Amino acid sequence: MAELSQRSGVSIATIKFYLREGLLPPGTATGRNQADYPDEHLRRLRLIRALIDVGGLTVAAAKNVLQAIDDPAIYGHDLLGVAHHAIAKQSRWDRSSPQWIAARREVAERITQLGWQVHSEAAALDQLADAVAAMRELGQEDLLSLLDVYAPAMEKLAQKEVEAVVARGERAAMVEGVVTGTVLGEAILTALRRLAQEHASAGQQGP
Amino acid sequence: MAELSQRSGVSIATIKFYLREGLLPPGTATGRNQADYPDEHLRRLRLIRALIDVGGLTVAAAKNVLQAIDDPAIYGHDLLGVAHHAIAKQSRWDRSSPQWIAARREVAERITQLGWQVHSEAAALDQLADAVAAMRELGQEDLLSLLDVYAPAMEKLAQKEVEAVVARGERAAMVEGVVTGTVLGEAILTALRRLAQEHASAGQQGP
DNA sequence: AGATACTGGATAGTGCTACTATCCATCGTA
DNA sequence: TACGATGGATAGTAGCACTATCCAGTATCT
Repeated sequence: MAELSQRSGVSIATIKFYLREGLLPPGTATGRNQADYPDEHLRRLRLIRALIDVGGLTVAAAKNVLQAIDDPAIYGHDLLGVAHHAIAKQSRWDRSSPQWIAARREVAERITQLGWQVHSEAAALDQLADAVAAMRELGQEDLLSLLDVYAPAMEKLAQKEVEAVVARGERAAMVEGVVTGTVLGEAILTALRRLAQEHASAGQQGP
Repeated sequence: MAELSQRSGVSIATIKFYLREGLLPPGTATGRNQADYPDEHLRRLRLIRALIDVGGLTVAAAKNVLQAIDDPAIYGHDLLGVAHHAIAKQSRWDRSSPQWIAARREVAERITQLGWQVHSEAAALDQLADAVAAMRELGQEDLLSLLDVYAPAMEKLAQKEVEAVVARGERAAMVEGVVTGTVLGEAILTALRRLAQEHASAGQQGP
């Protein structure tokens, strides 16, 4: 365990915590108080840290994602759903308020118009409604016209992502690709967006 | 204050908390223990909730953003920088590790190749390096080729966003546009991405 | 004018999350 | 056989975002 801690940079106490929480499977015991932690554990530990630190997941959310990874019955498309479900943080919007319901209906309609096939109860639809309703409430409706720019861009991008993951062929690699692509990809995308905004803003207004 | 609470759906105790923390300016006192909270306070309160609930900011980060909004010396491009800085959560990467430094150098190079003019110490560059280093460490290097798809998409998108905000003309409206566009726009974008992924995944693998 | 409810401000407490520290009976090694 | 290290259990901590209570001072109803 000391070696695992050394190699991963995660403290022994924290490793014990992850073992307790079920994020990390127990090592193969070689005695009453001795255990081996092969390379797979190091790999898993790094994934945990990436999900939590870079992806911003909570420990509980990370656990859900990891359970989906470990469940051999969950394949490609379903795994994506599980990953999305696991990383969806529930908002505190009053989802019975007329504003929210209107926003929710509107986004469902837009998605249908785009021809996107999504589960009608996808968590992302609710999240989108949250954000749209918030924009409305803040009097920023004009910015919502950007949805027409966002949507096709995301469509193209998602297509490439799915292609890249599916190209891997075998389940284990695909599963990891879905998870890292979803969670870390989000981090990459938002960072790139901010950089692009800075660039665009500099172009508009000078240094 | 009771009325403000009623209209915003935020409890009185929480409003008091925001007043204490300096997120919400004090109302105009009409007596030793009476104060008026005009519509502007309601507006501000809604912005606070949107930043925290939808944008996922911490109270401290929201405070920084609001301070930037209130500072009349901060204009367009600078405001964007402040907003980006305020919403950047610091990661726990060891930024002296060779992997991270390599990733950081690599992303700086890529951005330069794209011709993007960004401040060389932009927080987003570090965040991008975090995510890239994590991808590498997890053996998902092949997914990094998607950067070539992400970057031009974000460039186009950011251009439209900046245009939309600059088109507003007056400072107050631009400032709010920058903040909501940056924070809520991110929420919208990630929700759309997830929906697009689901669609693309369904197309690849059937329902 | 008096009873009652409510106000804004100060202070202290709560629940949750993500660890961190301590204890202890083994166990491997010198 | 001495000794530090190990894995497991239990308890404690720090930070965050509220939440509850207390208080003197209005406002309002009767």
